[in-house]
Amino acid sequence: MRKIAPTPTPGRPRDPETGQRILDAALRLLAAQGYSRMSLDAIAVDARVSKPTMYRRWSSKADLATAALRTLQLAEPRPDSGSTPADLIATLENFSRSLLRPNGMSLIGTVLAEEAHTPELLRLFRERIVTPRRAMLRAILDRAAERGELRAGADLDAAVQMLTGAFYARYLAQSKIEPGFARQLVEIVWNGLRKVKARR
Amino acid sequence: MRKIAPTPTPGRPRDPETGQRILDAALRLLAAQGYSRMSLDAIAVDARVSKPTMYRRWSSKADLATAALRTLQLAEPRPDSGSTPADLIATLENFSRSLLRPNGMSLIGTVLAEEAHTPELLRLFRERIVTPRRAMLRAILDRAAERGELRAGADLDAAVQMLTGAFYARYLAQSKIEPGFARQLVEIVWNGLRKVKARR
DNA sequence: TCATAATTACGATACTGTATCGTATCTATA
DNA sequence: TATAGATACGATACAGTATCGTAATTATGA
Repeated sequence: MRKIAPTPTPGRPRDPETGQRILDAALRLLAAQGYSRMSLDAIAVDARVSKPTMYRRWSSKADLATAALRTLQLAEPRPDSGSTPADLIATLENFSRSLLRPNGMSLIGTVLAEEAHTPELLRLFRERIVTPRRAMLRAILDRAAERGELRAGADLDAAVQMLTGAFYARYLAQSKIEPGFARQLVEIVWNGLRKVKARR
Repeated sequence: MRKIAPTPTPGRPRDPETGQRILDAALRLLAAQGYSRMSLDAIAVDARVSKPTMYRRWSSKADLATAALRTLQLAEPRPDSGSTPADLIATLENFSRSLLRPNGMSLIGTVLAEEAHTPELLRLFRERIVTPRRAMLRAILDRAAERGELRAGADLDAAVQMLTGAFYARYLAQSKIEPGFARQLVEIVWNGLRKVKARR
């Protein structure tokens, strides 16, 4: 039985590697220079393509930037050791490392700065990074709740926001995050959340 | 004794109102558009001056932007009611309000995004806003420690970072901050920090 | 004392050189 | 043949500068 090939489009086919190179370059320069300062000329040079090559795939600068952000993925392990504090600490340490990568924080800065002008950037960053990370931390706390480890009345979402937000606040204060910071955070939050047995 | 006046300079004196109008306009546009997109033409129009007028006072765009940030001041009350949770909540609610002002978060975004290119913006924002706010919250916790309200071993700076950082994380997640958020945060952190009496 | 010269500030306008987005036109490729 | 890819280009924006006429002040000389 003859294999039926898809109907070929006449003309030269697009090179998918070229497209990927452009997206990689765009994401890199978006983080390094911010949206407004990032230029299509610079992306073209970095990806070793011409500008019309990019315009054949994306209709505008904003279109390309949003496509680049769409390639973002939270690729961090999900600890599930049975110990809530240990899982929180491990997850937060992964987060800390990604924030301290070159331009880790400036990507966040640029999506916030562009909220009024190019809102889809912040929307995509939320969808691809912020929401999945919250879900990871929330899952750890939900498991703790199922195990009966948590006292009643605490807002788990507020706890998650504090755990992640503390890194932003620390960076904003000092542009660095010391080792052991995650442990300090979890120590306080865990004390604030867990069901109390008789302490001695 | 005759008062010795400074030697007057011949020529038309500079109008301090003009200078102030320029700084106000610069700060407004910096927050609204970000550093890179903010233009000197737009500031001149907003402040109803000419560009040479601005260049007579500041040598460059970066010079003007840093001068504008230097005018920032944390002008929030410092609660000292004797109740640590109440003081924390009141302080954080002021913080929340300022973050939710138009462009409150985008100013933070732009100083972060510009860290590599115009680092003095982040440095000044830290000096004028971030550090004073941390000090306010830290003072509340230090008073609690003096009153003997805190358990041993908790890192108060980590607690402060969580309390402020949670607002950044919440904004990043949703571009809004609900009423009562501060209360939820303080409930957890206070439980995590305070000396335990017999709970019932 | 008064009028004028000298000086600086200011608005309005124009200019310079550079950067950037998006498009036109050409050659190369499948 | 039709599309991909490259170079060149047009239009516009922008930071910074130059110029002109007028405004506002001090200094100076009659």
